[in-house]
Amino acid sequence: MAGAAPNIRDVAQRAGVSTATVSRTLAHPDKVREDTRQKVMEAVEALGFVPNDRARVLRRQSSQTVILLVRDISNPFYLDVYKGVEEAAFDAGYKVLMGDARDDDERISHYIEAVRERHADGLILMIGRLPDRFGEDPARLPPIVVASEAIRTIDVPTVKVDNVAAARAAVEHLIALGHRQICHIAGPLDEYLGEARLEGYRAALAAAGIGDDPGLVLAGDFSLGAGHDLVADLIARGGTFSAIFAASDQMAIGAITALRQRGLRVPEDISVVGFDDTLIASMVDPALTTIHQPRRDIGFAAMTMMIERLSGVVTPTDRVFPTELIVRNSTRPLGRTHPRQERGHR
Amino acid sequence: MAGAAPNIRDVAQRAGVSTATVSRTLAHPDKVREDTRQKVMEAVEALGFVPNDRARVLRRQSSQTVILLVRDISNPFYLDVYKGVEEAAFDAGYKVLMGDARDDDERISHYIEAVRERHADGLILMIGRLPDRFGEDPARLPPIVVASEAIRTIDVPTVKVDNVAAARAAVEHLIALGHRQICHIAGPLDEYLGEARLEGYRAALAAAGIGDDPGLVLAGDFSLGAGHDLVADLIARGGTFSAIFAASDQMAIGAITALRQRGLRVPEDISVVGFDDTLIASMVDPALTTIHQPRRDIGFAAMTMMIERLSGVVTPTDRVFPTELIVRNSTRPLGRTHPRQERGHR
DNA sequence: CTGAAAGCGCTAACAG
DNA sequence: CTGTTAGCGCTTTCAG
Repeated sequence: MAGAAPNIRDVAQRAGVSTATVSRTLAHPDKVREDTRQKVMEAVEALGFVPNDRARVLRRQSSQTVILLVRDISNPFYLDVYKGVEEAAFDAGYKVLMGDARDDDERISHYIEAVRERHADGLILMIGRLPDRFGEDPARLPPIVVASEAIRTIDVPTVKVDNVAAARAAVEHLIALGHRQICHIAGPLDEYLGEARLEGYRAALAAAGIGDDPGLVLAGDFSLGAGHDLVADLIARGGTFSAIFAASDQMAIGAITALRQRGLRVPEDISVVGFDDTLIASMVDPALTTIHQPRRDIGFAAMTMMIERLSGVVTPTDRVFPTELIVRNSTRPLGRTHPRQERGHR
Repeated sequence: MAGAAPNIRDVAQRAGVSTATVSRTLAHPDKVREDTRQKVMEAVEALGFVPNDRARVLRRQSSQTVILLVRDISNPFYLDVYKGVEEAAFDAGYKVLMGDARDDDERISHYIEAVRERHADGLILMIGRLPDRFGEDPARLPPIVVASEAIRTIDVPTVKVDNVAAARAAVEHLIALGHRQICHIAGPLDEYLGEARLEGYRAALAAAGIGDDPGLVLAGDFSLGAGHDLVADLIARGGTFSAIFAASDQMAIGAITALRQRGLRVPEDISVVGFDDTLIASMVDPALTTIHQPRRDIGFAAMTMMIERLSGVVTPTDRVFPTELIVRNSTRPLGRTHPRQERGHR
């Protein structure tokens, strides 16, 4: 069993130099003479020295770490955003930790507290609201950037897409196919994201002169289970519709499962449009018509903004990314039962 | 704009006590007189003091944090294990961070290094191998516990299920239904998990006197995409089989998608068995026959072992949890096309 | 019950 | 190019 872990003093002693020189050798190798560096590196090697990050972080007053707090870690959408965040972080020597909010105030508070306690330098939020007490005193909030969502109670830099326009494009696609009874599986309606996509849905209906049927708007939480349960309920209640626009691919896929379980075929009986264009959208059968969001770019931009914010030299400004309607096989003209040619599978 | 964050000295000054008393008040409120506590809490409140965790961690030589490193964060299996880990951690005042290995040596090394640098106190691994260089000198590894998997190159406490027996039970179920041409979508065959389940598959075939066809064993990585692509390939190559045993639910679901895209129905044409019994298994259509693993218990046990290991008083010993075959609607007697009564949906 | 004082291990001026 | 030195902010003996 080896003894206690060696510290920088042990290395300095063994190499016959000062601790400052050891520190310098490790952090700025070009600032020490070649033979000194060699002596130090030998001692480091021999002792198996690993610098203690705890001490470094305390001294530097920065952990070079950012927490990415997502709404629901089981939604693959966030994983792709995470990759973009990580990429930007790596380029700048930052680390990224991911947290799962699970739509739970306690968990959200926990992560905010962690940053206030300097566990990390900043927080990238992918959630739609903050526990009330954090709205009170903005000065007590740590550095925050919001990605993909928007939080109305605080004023922080945000990167997202034009959700209203995107939702509208999705519903216009269905209308162009002849659908008029269109169900919307929405996000939480007291949050920006749910509201914006609902607004786009309504705008498309209104422009086509279709009166909107409140019974066809169902609020979910973007999860697979919500999509499934809401549609199962709607069918049980006897709701009639020929198409569904879901505010996430996950809900769209859950909806398709529920439809199948009731003997309804997609797209022959019901057309379905999702949102996000996650990888799974092109892998399910039928491949999902959906709205593409540049997930990686959103993550990259959010982390870049965070770094700007932390460096203090720049006040980042909001960014809006474009979206694109991707038509695959889950939508079909009303009443038509012959398939279009397949495309879009991986 | 508030000034710099207040530290414990500011609080002490304002409350008219020493920093030791402030520290005590926050950590052991019962060890200070009532009125002193009140004065201190007032100052804390007024200043908005948040103790700096960086300093605390350095002083205590423990961050009360553990990293859970998983094979692939997009597999929901790990999320449920994570919940168990988190539960045990919370009870003991620990924090949990999740890392994604993505089957990449560099990423794995990165997380091991993070722990060696004392970013966290220990590492719970849910991966099947370590980069070679870590096998060399076990003394240089941080405290490790392995969950659900097993790593042959290092000797560390492990919690898992009897994978051989579980896989055997799955395949015996298919054999009992009359299937004899059974494809196995395995895990990586140079790792314990892939190997153990393959062994169970072979044992079941051998016991039934079925010669095994190497062309029907396909090695994947437990992911949705692997299940899809391997089965698509197999069909393209003209492989014949009436059933599939996949080493994960994700691969089973990917396989079902591939089958459907080629016009094959599940379970009418092909029976499919998964492994894990993740939530999605009961939500897909058809609901998946699969092996249930007590995911939460595995996570809870792994974290409990880690805490024992870190406390130093106990050397934890390996644990093995039981599994259970859950029969749902994705398997059917060979040649039969009428459905059994549905069950197992959420 | 409370205060003084000694660090945890490292980095970054500042001198030399 | 290298060493000396002064902390980062907190916790915890040890006295009182």
